[in-house]
Amino acid sequence: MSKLGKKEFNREGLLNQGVVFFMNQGYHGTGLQEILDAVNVPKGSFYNYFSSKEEFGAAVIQHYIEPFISRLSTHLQQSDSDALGAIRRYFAELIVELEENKFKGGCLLGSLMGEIGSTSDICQQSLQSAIARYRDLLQSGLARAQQQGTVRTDKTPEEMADLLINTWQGALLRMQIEKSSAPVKQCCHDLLDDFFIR
Amino acid sequence: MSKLGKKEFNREGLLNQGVVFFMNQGYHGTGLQEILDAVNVPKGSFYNYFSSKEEFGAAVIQHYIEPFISRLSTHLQQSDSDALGAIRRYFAELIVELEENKFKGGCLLGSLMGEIGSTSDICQQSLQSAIARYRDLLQSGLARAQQQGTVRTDKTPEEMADLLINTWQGALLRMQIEKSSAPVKQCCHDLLDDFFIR
DNA sequence: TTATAAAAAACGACCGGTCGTATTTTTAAA
DNA sequence: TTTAAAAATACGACCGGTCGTTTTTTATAA
Repeated sequence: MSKLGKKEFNREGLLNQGVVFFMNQGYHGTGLQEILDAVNVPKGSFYNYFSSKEEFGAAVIQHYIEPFISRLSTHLQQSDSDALGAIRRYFAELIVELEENKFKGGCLLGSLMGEIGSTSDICQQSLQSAIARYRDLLQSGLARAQQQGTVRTDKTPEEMADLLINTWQGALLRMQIEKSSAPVKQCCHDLLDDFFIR
Repeated sequence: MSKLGKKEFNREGLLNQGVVFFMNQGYHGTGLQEILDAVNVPKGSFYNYFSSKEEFGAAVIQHYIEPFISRLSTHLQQSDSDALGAIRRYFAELIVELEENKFKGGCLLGSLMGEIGSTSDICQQSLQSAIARYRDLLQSGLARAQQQGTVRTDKTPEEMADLLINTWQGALLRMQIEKSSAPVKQCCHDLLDDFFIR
C-alpha cells in the first residue's frame, strides 16, 4: 500500500474507532491508548494525524454524522413523491439497527453534547455544524412533505425538524437506560404519525 | 456543630458539589479531588461517606432530582384546579433559571445518561429510578389535567409524560450547544400549547 | 547527505483507591 | 457515674497506573 494511502487508512481507522469508543465510554472515559491499540497505531504517531485529542473529537463528530446524512438523503431521493414516507422509513431503519445493537450506544451527538458541549469550544462548534447539517436536510424533507400535502402547514419545516431531532435525541437517551426501543418508537409515532399530520 | 451534624453537613456538601462538577465537566471529566477541595474534605475521608466514585455518582443523581420533584409537586398542589397550568408554570420557571445560568448546564440526568448510562450498572439504576419518579409525578399531573378537560384524552398520561420528558431532555442538550433558550421554549410550546391540547 | 515522517521513550500531572495512624464516639463493664 | 474496651471516623501520605502531550531517536525518501 502506498505511503499516503496508508496514512489515510490509519486516519480513517482512528476516526472509526473514535466513534465506537466515544459512544460506548464517552469522551473523557476513553483514553487515546485504547483507540490507538484498536487500530495498531503507535502512541507517538497519533499527533501526526491529529493535533490534539480535542481536535480529534471534533473530527470524530463530523465523521460520525456523515453516514446519517447520506442515508437520509438517499431515502429522500428514492421516494421523492412521498417525503414523509421517506422520513418514516429512514427512522424505522435506524430503530431496527438500534434493536440489533441491543441499545448499547445511542447517538454520539447526544452523548457528547451533554458531556463536553459546554466545555470544549472546538467540539461545541463541530456539534453545532453537524446538527445544523442534519437539521437542514430534515427540514427540506419536511418542506416537500408539506407541498405534497402530507404534513401540516401551520408549523414551519424548521420548527418541526428541530422538534423531531430534539425528541429523537431525548428518546435515544431514554432507550439506553431503559434498554427498550419503546421510547424511540413512540417518538416516531407521536410526531410522524400524529403531531406533524393534519 | 455536633459531630453527627458535621458528617451530614459534609455529605450534603459533597453531593451538592458533585452535582455542580458533574453537570459542568461530566462524570469522567471530574476528579474526586476537585469535589473534595470544594468542600474541604480530605481525600481519605471520602470513603467514609461513599464506598466508591460510582456509588457517589448514583447518590448524586438521586440528590439532583429531589428539588425538581418537590418543585413540580408544589406547583401541582398550589393550583390543583388547573394541572396543565401548573405544569406550564413549572417549566416556565425552569426556563427562566436556565437563562439566568446562561445555558451552562442542562440536565444532569441527560448528560449522565449519555456518558455512563450504558457502562455503570449502579448509575444506570439510579438514573432509571430518578426518571421514573419524575415521570410518575408528571403523569399524575397530566391525568388530572385530562379530568379537568384541558388535555386530550386519546393519549395516555404516561405516553405524554414520557414524550414531554424526552423532548425536554433533547431540547436541553440543544440549548447547551446553541446557547439559546429557543429549543426549550419551543419544546414547551409545541407540546403543552399544542400537541397535548384538544 | 539532507529533509521528512514515523515511532519509541519519556514527561509531569493526575486518576481512583488504600494505607496506617490519630482522634473521636459509642458501648459495656465496673 | 466512672472507666476501659471497642468501634467508627478523620486524615494525609502514598500506591500503581493512566492521562494527554512533548522530546528524542530511528527509519525512509529525495
